[in-house]
Amino acid sequence: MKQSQLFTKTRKEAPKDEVSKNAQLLTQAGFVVKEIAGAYNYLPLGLRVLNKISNIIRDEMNKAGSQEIFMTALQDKETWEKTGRWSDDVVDNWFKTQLKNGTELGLGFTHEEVIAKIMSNFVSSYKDLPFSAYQIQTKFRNESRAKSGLMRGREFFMKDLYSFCKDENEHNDFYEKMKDVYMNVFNRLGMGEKTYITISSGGSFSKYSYEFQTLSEAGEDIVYIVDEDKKIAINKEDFNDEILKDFNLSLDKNKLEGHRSIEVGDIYTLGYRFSEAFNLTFKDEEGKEKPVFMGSYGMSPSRLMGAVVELNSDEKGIIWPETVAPFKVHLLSLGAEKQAEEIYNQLQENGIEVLFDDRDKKAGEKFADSDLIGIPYRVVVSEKSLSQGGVELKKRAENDGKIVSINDLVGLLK
RNA sequence: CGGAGUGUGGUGUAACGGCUAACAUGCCUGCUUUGGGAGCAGGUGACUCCGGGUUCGAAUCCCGGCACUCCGACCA
Repeated sequence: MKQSQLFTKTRKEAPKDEVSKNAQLLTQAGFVVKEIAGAYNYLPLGLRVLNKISNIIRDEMNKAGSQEIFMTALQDKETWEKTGRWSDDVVDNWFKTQLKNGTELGLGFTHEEVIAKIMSNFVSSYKDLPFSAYQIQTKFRNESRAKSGLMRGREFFMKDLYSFCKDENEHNDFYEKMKDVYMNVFNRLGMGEKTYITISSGGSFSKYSYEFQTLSEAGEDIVYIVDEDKKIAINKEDFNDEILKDFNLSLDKNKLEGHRSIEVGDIYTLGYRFSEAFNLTFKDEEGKEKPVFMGSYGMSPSRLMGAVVELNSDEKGIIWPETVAPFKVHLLSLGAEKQAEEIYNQLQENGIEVLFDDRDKKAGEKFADSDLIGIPYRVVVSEKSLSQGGVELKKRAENDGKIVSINDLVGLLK
């Protein structure tokens, strides 16, 4: 894409109404613009990143054999009354609205009820199990306090996956497998090293669940690292004698150091609660009717986008990992329009995603914008570089570039 | 939901209760310039968040809203 065609512009200064690093940088560089507290508009660069993150998640879920669906945001009150979760006393972060005739509706904050109801149409035999389905969709939660830029919103993007098994054993196999699937995603996002599978209390569904916590000062949680090699931690909130006993851990709380962390995913064992409420049952080998054993698995692409920025920046701007960068290459033309245009075409023809800064701007401004936007590779074409034998190739994460010949460029970037 | 802070051109800031609300940046014109937001000249752009009140006079003080940010509570 040619930058002269990109309608967004960078700002010289960070917005005054944001403090979190992710919101500041993403706004300053023109990736997002805030609509209300906790809800952001995604602009061309921002949407490209969000889609890349979503696609990595999608790819890993598909590889795990899950099937993608897309459920409604509008929710039927009757459905949620079956599990008692329509009540504001039980779930206090509903956004509710109504039809013109007065019928109450909710905006979905999760989809256990909906998917259990859907699946009851299709599951009837043990032969139908196990399987899982997921969606990537906008969720609405009436948070009493939105904060931390993209990381805790009222309207946000969520991947939610639901598993359906014959019994607890079969579920446990899938549940364990999902831990690896989740870690694959975090590895591909470049945050695997800092991400820990974190034991936490299970919410209202089961005794324990797992969160995935990524170490960062920008996080809301505090975790204790239990096993560095296996990437196991315990959430400080849930640290107690019972949990130590149940997980067979001998730890001295006084010797543990707390680390701030961002919750980047969570997986729950749901059991029979939803299948029973929606009559989601199957006939086993002996013809006996049994409820399906369910699990749910959450992960938010928009929060991950914020987390990636929190983890990857310097004083000049964002430093995107290659896997999620809006473009792979930022091509800057400094008074060498013709040659730059040729290189641009050549890169495009080779399927390399390139943002071409063809604007009539000073070198300093182009460099500053390039650093702020944070595309992994910068290619500068100028009289100077051409006289030295080619173009300058520099990684955003590194200080020094090198001159490479135009003929070698595609090979180096492919 | 409790507490605190902030609200002024597009953006970032300034202005004792008192002149036509200032400066920088952006944007537009022209010239100049082309490896780190360069320079010169001219121009554009604000019911000072909203509604009341005090006052001869309010961006400024008072009251009530609203919005945003932060701390805390909450977070299937």
